[in-house]
Amino acid sequence: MSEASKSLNFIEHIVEEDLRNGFDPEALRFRFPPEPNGYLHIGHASSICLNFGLGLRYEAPVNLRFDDTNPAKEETEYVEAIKRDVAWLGFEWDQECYASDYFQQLYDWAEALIERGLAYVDSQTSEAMAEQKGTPTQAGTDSPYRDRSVAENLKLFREMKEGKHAEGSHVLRAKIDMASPNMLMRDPVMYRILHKAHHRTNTDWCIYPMYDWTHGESDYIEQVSHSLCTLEFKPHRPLYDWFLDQLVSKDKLRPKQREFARRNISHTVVSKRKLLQLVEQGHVKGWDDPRMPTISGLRRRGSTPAAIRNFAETIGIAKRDNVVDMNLLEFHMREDLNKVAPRVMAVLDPLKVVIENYPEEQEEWLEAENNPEDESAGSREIPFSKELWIEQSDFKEEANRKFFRLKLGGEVRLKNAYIIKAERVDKDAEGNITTVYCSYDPKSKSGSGTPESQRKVKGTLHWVSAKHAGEAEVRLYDRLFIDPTPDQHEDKDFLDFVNEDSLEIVKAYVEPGLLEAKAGDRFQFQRLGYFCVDPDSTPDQLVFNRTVTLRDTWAKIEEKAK
RNA sequence: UGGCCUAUGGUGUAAUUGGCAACACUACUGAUUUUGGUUCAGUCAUUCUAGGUUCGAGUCCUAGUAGGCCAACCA
Repeated sequence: MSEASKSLNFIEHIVEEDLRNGFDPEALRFRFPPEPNGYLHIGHASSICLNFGLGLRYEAPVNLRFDDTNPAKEETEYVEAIKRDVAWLGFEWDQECYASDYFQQLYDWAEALIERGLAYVDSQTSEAMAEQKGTPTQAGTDSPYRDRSVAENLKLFREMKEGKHAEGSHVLRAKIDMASPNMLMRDPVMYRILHKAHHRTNTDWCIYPMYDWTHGESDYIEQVSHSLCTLEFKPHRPLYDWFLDQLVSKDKLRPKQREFARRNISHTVVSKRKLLQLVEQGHVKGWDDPRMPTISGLRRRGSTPAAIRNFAETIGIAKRDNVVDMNLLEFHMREDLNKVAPRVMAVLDPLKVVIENYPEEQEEWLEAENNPEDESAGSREIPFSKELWIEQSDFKEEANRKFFRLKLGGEVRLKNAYIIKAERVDKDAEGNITTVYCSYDPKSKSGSGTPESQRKVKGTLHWVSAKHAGEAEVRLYDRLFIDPTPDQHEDKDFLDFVNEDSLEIVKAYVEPGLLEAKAGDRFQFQRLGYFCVDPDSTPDQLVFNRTVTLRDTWAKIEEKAK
């Protein structure tokens, strides 16, 4: 396997070391633990690929576990979206788990902690507790309720569970150390009262466990061997371990938490909270808007699962702050699409071409290769006639030698068709060119084998026969933010950097065969980029999303000339 | 005298655990090309700083410097 030559990331090194120290490979188990309070984004893709990648590498099961302990934010819609996205990325989970399935077990363990004097009910306001918590540089002070009797704690906790108390009136806290230098160890809250319906347990519970009290215990229940999370949970690790210390039995596997740096991507944000803002404030049309860095947005945009997996694989996993260049994601989209996307011709910014010496009523069907990267993709036939569309940017009346496209008196090859020469133009009252009149060389037909067809002409243009063209709406997307790190400015809000021109809609002419394309189909519009049929398409209006442009060396040359 | 974490090209990761700083992206050269695409070849580094140990340090030691995280009844 090529796997063998690949270098390991630091998480894999940890697993390898555990194995060397006698850890049973059969006991390896991982999990991906999203909270169903939003859609998965490209940052999550790294975590998904890490965990499921580990599962594949070590032939270990990977659970999909919903961390659903906060009914105020979580919804079934998000659960469904998350499952769809993980499956689309190409991963299979072992068990579908929910932290809410463990509510009873967690409750029983909580009572046991109370009985052992390790947890107590605090009846202060959250403000008072925050006050006593101290600051990172200052120790906290004990709550006046810290030494309640076990009996009283038990009675109150049971009443909380039974719904006899108002939200905010009591919490259950672990009794650890109010003077700990680690703020999280200063008697953290384990349960709060919430009279809210949960997406799965409905109104069965009036108290809900907090993350710290739920996560490690869920790992333990599922016997997850390596619980991987992002770096901001590093200070939680002592608490993760403290809770486990209280209940792990010797004959069972004890999970361990390890942390890696979250991935930041340039020119976007990867935070569910911020993405929610973009959706709610209407900067985009929804979680799956093709401009969103969500998995569903990328899918709708036309990315392939392999592109995202390869991207995650390339950037790897480490522990330092990072901003990955969006270029790299685009590279992987192009790389995969180049192999799989059929080539077609479409004109997005049309200019009429009339071939004067081509017979008025004649039409020909010319053979065109579907994918030069994949011989098995075969070929198709496309219509040619006297009147064609080409791109405005492919014609200039005058230009220097570096301009390989069509100019007056100059020749170009029409892709899969003939060599033409521009003779004269028509202009409107404002001086805009409306039509280019050309002549063609009938012996220069592509693939005909004639000496004329083998002439080297520097430029090759894509085109569409005007008479046969289909019409389509094409949505051209640009980056959502004009700044590489929109959410890393102390003095400005990330919304200040939203690119107001991130969507341009044009009417395009496409080769007729495209009219049969279906939502999700991906193509390369030759010389332009990769495009994907949007689900907004109707039988009489095809809609394409531009996934990513082709690399454009000419655009760079033009840019530099300015 | 709060605690914890991290520093390797413009970007992201490697470096057989002390032995020629490697891979990918970007950018730039050039070749090929019926996509200015693809492909191919090439160019781009005081490993945060200063000392130290060593035949030899990105890696070990000491002291700094810079950045990040932690004071939700969020996860």
